[in-house]
Amino acid sequence: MSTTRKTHLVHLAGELFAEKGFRATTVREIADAAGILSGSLYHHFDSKESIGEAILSEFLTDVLAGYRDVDADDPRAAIEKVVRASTATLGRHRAALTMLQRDWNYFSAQPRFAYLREAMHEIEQVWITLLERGKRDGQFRPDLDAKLTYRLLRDVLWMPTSWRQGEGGWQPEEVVDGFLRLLFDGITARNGSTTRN
Amino acid sequence: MSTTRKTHLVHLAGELFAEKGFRATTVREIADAAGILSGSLYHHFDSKESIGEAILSEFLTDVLAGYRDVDADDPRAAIEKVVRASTATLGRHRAALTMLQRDWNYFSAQPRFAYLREAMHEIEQVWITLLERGKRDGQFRPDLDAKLTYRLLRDVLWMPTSWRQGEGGWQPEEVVDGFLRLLFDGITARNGSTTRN
DNA sequence: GAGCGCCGAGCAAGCGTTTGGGTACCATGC
DNA sequence: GCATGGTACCCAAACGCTTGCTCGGCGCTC
Repeated sequence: MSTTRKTHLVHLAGELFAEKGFRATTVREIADAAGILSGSLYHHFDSKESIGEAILSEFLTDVLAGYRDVDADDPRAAIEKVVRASTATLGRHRAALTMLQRDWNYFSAQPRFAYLREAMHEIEQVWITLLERGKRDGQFRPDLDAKLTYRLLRDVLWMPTSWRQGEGGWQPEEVVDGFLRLLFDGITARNGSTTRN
Repeated sequence: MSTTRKTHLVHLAGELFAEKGFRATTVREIADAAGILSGSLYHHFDSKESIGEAILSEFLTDVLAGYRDVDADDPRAAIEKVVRASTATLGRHRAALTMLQRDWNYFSAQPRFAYLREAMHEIEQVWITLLERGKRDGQFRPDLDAKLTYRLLRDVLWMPTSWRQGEGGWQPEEVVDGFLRLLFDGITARNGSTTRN
């Protein structure tokens, strides 16, 4: 393990957060996973929240970085790319996802995590811009409520990450494919061939 | 107030559960909302969990009752009906929804809430049956993964309920309509008119 | 000997819950 | 009219436990 001890501890804590959420996980459980006593954690972190912050901030910068190099000129391709980039990113950040879902109220209420709200807003803007542009280009239905659609999409997109790994035996790619087909074409059968590809 | 005091307390607790989740809500907060001391709650309930159980069981019987009178012969109409029935039901059970989302691990781990797993499984069967039948009838795409689709749909369907009321200024009907359009037709624009209706 | 990593023990606060008692109300029987 | 008992509801205080966190000290390595 070439990484520093602190990084390792964050990783261990992340696995617990990913399954139980932030608040539901105790510092003693984290310490147990590391094979040390709970008090010894405070040699590395000044609080439990800093562990959470380390996980959340890394996730946010990562997902925003993945958004930066999408080609906004083709909204449909961009959406697909963003979706696929997201799932790839989200797989590496299951802890952050679970925390944002289960403990959002807890974090967003604290001034310390103000950057959290800002980053989430930035993410929302990327999606809405793409959806709106797709509407203008005629690629997407003109009556689409961009913000509403984003909220629905985001939550679906994030949801499978929180499903226990291997629960349904789905690979991440299967979920993305199923999701994208649902997103672009719905569940209704086409009267000829499929629209996609 | 014709209803009994106990019912009123469950309702008050439910409002707190709907916003903070079950575990994150303390019995003292519930008591404060009722204007009494925390210990006085135990004159009506033998534990905090029985309050949660009262909310959850009522929800489950309610949603399952809404499923019973759908016409399974027309899967597409049935799905739409189930979706609309769900949103109507879910609006009246925001507390149960939040609890199932945020505290599912907590409840499902306890043998006391075994009926919870069973009821959820029953709900899943209704959906899967409809989706599979729609596939056979040619109404839905034949390559649809019924179980995966159900999981995605359920989570989307439940999600808006947990959005703080009036957050985006959406009425429940707007959310359902947006959801149904997304579900049947996707976001892609049709080359003629819309498929729906 | 300096610094990193951890132990051992404990603290204050918060949690769900228990206990014993008190108050108001209402019906009953004399 | 008035004591009697029962019921519904709540208070005040505490209990045992868990929580996040503190702090002095010990061992190890470079």
